[in-house]
Amino acid sequence: MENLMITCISKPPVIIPTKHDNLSEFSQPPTKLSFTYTKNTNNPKITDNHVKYLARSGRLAEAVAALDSIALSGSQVRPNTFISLLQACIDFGSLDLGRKLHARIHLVKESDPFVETKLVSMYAKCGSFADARKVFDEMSQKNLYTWSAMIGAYSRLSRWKEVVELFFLMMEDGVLPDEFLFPRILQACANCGDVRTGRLLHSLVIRLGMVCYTRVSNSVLAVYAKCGKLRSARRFFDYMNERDRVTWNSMLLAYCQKSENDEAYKLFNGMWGEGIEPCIVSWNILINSYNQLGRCDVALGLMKEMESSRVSPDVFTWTSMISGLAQNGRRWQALFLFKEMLLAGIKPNGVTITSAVSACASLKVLKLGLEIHSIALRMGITDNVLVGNSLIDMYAKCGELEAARQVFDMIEEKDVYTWNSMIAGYCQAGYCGKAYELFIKMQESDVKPNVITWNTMISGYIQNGDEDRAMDLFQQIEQDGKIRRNTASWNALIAGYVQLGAIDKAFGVFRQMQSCSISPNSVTILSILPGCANLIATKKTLMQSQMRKLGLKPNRGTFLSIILAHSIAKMVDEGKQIFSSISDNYDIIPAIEHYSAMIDLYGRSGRLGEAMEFIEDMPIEPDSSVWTSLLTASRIHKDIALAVLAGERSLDLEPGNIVVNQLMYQIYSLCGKLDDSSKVRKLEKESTLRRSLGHSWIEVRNKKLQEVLQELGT
DNA sequence: GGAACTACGT
Repeated sequence: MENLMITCISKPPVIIPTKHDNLSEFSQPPTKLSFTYTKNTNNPKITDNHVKYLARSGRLAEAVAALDSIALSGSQVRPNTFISLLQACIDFGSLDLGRKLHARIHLVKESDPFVETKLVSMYAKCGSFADARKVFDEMSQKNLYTWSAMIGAYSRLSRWKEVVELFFLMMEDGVLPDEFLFPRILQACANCGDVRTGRLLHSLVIRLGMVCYTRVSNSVLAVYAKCGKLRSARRFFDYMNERDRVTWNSMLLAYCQKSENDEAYKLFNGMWGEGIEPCIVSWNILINSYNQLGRCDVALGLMKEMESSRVSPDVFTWTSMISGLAQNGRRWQALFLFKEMLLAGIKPNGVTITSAVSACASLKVLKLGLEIHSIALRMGITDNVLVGNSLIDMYAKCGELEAARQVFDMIEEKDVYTWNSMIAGYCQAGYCGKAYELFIKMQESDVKPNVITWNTMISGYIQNGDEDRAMDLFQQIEQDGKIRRNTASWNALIAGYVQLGAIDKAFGVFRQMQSCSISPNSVTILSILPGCANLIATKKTLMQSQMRKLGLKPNRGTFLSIILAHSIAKMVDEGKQIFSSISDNYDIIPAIEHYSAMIDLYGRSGRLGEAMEFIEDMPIEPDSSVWTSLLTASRIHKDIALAVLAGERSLDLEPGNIVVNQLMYQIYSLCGKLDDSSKVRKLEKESTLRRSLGHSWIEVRNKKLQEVLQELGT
């Protein structure tokens, strides 16, 4: 028996990029306004106008000083002056001076609702939301503008539910929205899926005669469109007597939301006839919709078509395409597109970075992940929690828990994703204790665990062999009545037991679940399938009868699981048959995962020759998962393993991929090729240490990128 | 006013 001891490469800890890396290559950050205080002795008579002049010029400190001398001279400061000063604080983003002004406004006996409203805006726009709310709550008299300022602040933070709540409070207060506030509230309804309030607003809009404002009508339409109320949307669309391109775009979205792409496309083509030319947003809605249906090639075609009609793809187009490809298993293509986007001179934003980083996370390519992190920092895309969350996930999935933790600690306003990503990271690495520690901390924080947090902990414990704790948590979920177990909670237990080889227990949970009248979903079936690998007949019955009964359509994941089940059962020929039936019968194009599962299938049965032939015939470029499967299978066949490694493709493919590197290292060590194994080790070290763009993965392939990045960075 | 998005389970 061969000694298959797993040897890990000892590598230096990853140092995550910082904002200050390579800063000298770029232009300096914008200089902060410097406040110089000069006593104005020459002009003892300072007027309100003088204060306003100073405020408009950004000389805020001087303006406040001037204000004080007016007060000292015994004159009244006009409310307008305060308003101008507060506006200046907003324009120059100076919270400090805003606070100083607040203190002075307090001294004035009669409060002025206009000044107080401006104060609310100032705090909200300068980033002190708590103060804004405090001033707002303490105001005795609120007018439409006050409510608008507060609602505006909540919408900027995407706190839609609170916007809706404020709307109801406002109505109680006897204030009605105007044509500017209606769209904001309607937008909030659309974004939190509150159709009920949407309909209420709809009737209010009609009663108040606001339908004549296209802006307002468009927002009503958008509520129906976004919430998937196609019929209501169409009815309202037909009722509107003035339609602009925003109207048409919302209608386009309404169809796309219900996956009625053909209808959407018809509408799109019909726009010209109505004298409306589709704009970039129209294309983006369509492109995104095809991406969400997994028809990325149609989306790519539309993007080409767009370019040939002299409309340049914008950041939305690129982002939609990148995330579409990534979510449909074409992650490398997504990353190449990300590079192309940079080369096209389009600056990514937080959403783009999030999508790209998450593709790196799934591929476990630390090197690229680091690089994109560094690009984001250079471009100043750091304020987005989403970016941070995806980075935590990426570092954790690449096994760099320390780096993940560093990002975690740096995020000031952690949301539920932040906590869940870090907890999942610890769980997946087997550090359930650390995960539990965070789980407790999270309960003490402002962000409370949700059902996903609980599910993560449950699957963490059970996957690491601690059935009892997993069960305890499973029982505890519904204890305080706030969180309900969902199908995934049951799936976590089932998948865990299957992985522990406790098939009976898995089936026990499966049956218990049904007796609690929880319907299994495709993931449930998917999780239980590998457990049935040795009982292929059972598996088939399960798959066919259960899925049909539940009205579930087999998808990519189902087939992946079936192939893997055959692989475990070493049923190569039947697995081959199933693989070729995927595209014939179900209109599903096999993704890279299916190909690597096939390699697994051949590999486990020792049919490595066929595996290699299969790779040769692949219509898509094999990626690290394919090589990993092949290398894993060939560890017991030294000669084949070495042959694979000698092939130029595998070595050069993804220099940053840890899994491939570790396997290479293992194989070389096992074969006694110590020179080669140390070479791999050295490469790995270098790849983690080199993270400046000068040696980057992207850059090596295109020198031009450096220049583009410089332009975008400024 | 209209468009892109991260965490559990494969």
